[in-house]
Amino acid sequence: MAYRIRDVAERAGVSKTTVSRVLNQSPLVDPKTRRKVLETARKLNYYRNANAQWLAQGRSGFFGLIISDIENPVFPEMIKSFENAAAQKGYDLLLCTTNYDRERTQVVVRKMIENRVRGVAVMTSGASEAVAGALAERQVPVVFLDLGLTRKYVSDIRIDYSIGIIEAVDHLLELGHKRFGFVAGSNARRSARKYRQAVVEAFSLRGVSSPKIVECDQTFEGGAAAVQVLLAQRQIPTAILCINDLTAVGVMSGLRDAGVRVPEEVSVVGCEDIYFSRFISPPLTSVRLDRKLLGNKAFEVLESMFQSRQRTGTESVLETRLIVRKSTSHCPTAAFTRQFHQQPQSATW
Amino acid sequence: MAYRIRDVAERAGVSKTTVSRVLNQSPLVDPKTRRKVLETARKLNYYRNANAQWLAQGRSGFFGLIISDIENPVFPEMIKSFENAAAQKGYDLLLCTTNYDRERTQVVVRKMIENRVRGVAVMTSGASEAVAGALAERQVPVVFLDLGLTRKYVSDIRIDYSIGIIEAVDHLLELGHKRFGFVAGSNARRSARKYRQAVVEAFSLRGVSSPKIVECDQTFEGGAAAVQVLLAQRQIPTAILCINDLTAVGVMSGLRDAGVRVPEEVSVVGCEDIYFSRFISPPLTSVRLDRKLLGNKAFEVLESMFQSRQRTGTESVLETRLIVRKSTSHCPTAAFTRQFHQQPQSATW
DNA sequence: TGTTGCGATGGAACCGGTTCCAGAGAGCAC
DNA sequence: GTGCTCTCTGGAACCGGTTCCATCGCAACA
Repeated sequence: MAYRIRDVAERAGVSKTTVSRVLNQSPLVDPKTRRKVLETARKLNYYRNANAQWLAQGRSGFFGLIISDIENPVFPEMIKSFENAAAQKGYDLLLCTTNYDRERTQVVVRKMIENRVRGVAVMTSGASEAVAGALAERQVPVVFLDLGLTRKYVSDIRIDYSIGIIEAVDHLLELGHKRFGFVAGSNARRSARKYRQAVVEAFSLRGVSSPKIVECDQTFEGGAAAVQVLLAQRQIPTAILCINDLTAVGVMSGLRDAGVRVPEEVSVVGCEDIYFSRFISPPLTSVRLDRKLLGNKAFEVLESMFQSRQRTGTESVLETRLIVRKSTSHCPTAAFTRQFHQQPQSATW
Repeated sequence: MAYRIRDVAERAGVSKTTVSRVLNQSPLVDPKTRRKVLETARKLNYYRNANAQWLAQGRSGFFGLIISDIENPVFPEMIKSFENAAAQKGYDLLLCTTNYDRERTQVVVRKMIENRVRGVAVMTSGASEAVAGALAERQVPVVFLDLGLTRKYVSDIRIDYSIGIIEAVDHLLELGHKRFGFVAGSNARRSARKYRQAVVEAFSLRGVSSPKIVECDQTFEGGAAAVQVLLAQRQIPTAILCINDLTAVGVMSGLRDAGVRVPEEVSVVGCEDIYFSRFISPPLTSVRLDRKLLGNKAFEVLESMFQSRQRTGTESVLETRLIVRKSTSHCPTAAFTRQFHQQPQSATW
């Protein structure tokens, strides 16, 4: 059997109280006593029982993080920075995934409450207000991504895509592009809707006519399929924005299969800037969402809510920036474009 | 304040004991009583306190998973399948990362013990026997990756690279290749050492002379640098095996920069088959390590150790398979090769 | 009628910590 | 020597569950 705090107390010749104080670094202990206790604990190879500790304290040392799918490459970085931020303050990470399943989401929220976490970051964009309600009702501070709502116990981190997108548009305009395409996500997704809106706004802000929009399911295959629609147009775009990097990679693959070179003939811009984007060929220009910052901020927001008396929620904004790599280049000359446009007739797609 | 089991008991007109029985699905309760209790619990919106439950039970509902770096793309899949396997049995995941830090590893192991986890999967290849000792000593079942050791409380999952590698060698031989390169990892890493050994054995098994081996740090940049060494040789290899996919991508990038086409001039084989490998151009042929299976198996091993009376460790083996994609192709004809070999003089690298 | 067996229930101890509050003892001023 | 303050310590209640064991009511049976 493992040693308990009482065992340490007995062998050190002090009370449980004193041992507890030593372990919690209370200043109310004589240095000599402290040394003795620590030595005894070390000698017995004592490990405290987290469950007992947290039961007594009324809450656990966990901060919860709920994500949808850990295989989505945007999450690992976020998890890492969230965990690091928590660890730095002596807290632990309780990670749960929903796998986009409604029922599983319920289970996971329940788990957070049962574990008496100090706060929860819900970083799936599909999270409903019901989740916010369930947690806030139990007085658990929560922070959401783009929920668009703030109240007691509920904070929100808004992602401002517009900056990065405007940078992207300006970048492409500078390169001389005039005809644009946008491979969008489904309007059913809140974040995809927001992104599309930001794209449209950016173009109108610069007085450029809106890009041709094609919707897709935000996967590699979706991107490859979407680009075929764009290629089938009379005037194909010379620059294509994409809802995310994976889609952009699909778009590039579709272009390659159609014999179109990136970036010589068509420029492609992704979004998210996932880790792999820099390694593909050509390295992808992308609207970067700094997940490291996001994870840090999520934790900070939670902790400050937890500390505050009022527990009032806050809204913060996370900006995006364009990362320029090699998938964007000068708009091809007219002659060059014309030459390409003679081909589609015979192409197999 | 949140309701306690006692509140439910009082309102349902029964004792704490009965409520506890109902919540734990004990058969010793009259169906009528059970209904009543469940209804009361629902009405009060009762959530049980996991810390109290686990304190009383002497252990938590967690299974621990220790990995080195969540940003390494081999881990997410593994985490997912481990978590799913655990969830299916009603257990939770306690995920900790070491970030390759020795000290952090200690902290994380301590955390596992303090949380009274039912078992721990240590899926970093850098894990020492000390870790095994610390956990086994506390009677916590542990499963390692390629530790090469098995004892009470300590199981091992051995990865058999040889099958996949032999398949790769056969595949390349069939394609007519005769000169091979191998971009290896550092011998300081256990898994890299094992992999190299398996490669050498595979070649000798097939009676082919050993590949030219170049060591690297297993990164993209490392792969790109390593391939330059191979290209500087008088006879450059027509097929290159790599310690992992990221390195292989670096190798392909290095080849591309040197004007060498993959797979027309040089074939490249990776290892791991990370998610992104299928999306790059050309899609990577790779020795697949099935992480989904690995995560499942790790959990299974832990659970069966936990159930067994003896707690004896077991050794299991996970096989690898070659996944053929587009980065491997027929060995270029002699003429073709010769032509290429006239160039290096003028190349800038 | 008395005894036995069984299903359902509850009282109370227990899990291993934290923390309130009281108190011992030292040091100091008077 | 007394009284006061201050530092350090410990007893005991408490956190919210689980579980051992006793008990009770009732039916079956001798």
